[in-house]
Amino acid sequence: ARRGPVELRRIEDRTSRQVRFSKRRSGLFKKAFELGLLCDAEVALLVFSPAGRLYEYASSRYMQVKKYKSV
Amino acid sequence: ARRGPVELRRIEDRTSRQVRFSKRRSGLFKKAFELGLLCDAEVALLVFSPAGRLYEYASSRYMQVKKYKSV
DNA sequence: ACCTCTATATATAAACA
DNA sequence: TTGTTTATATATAGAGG
Repeated sequence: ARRGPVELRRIEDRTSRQVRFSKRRSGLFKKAFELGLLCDAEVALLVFSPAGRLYEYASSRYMQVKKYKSV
Repeated sequence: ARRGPVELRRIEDRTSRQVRFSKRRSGLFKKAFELGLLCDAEVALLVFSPAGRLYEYASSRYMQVKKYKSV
């Protein structure tokens, strides 16, 4: 239901930003999982939401990561 | 040009797997970048290709990661 | 590995619940 | 925050170079 391409800049409205974060996050994690499965790749993904919540994925235990430095 | 949905299992043909890895990898990194930009999130992404080559992205230096253990 | 093409699958913005 | 719906944007499989 959008008319043009997505503008590539920070979403100002807080509620819209959080909703779009949730939706794009799930899409990103799905793609990460599929890349590992389809292509036999190892993947690690860490995401902090604007609210500071951590989401993570590792395709195997060898891909577990440690955050280098706290924000 | 494909007729049905993508089969969610490892691609057996080595050449096809590598080609699809390259394409999906670039898509995944693009999505990771956009999530950070649009939604003000912090993102770290590490991918090892089937050939053992490393690709990485961090939305900021605070999201740099160290691999925990070698494959 | 990486580009072009293009038909089709998939993601997703917006509105709403 | 998660889900539904739907119109549209975007990703991508497969073929070819």
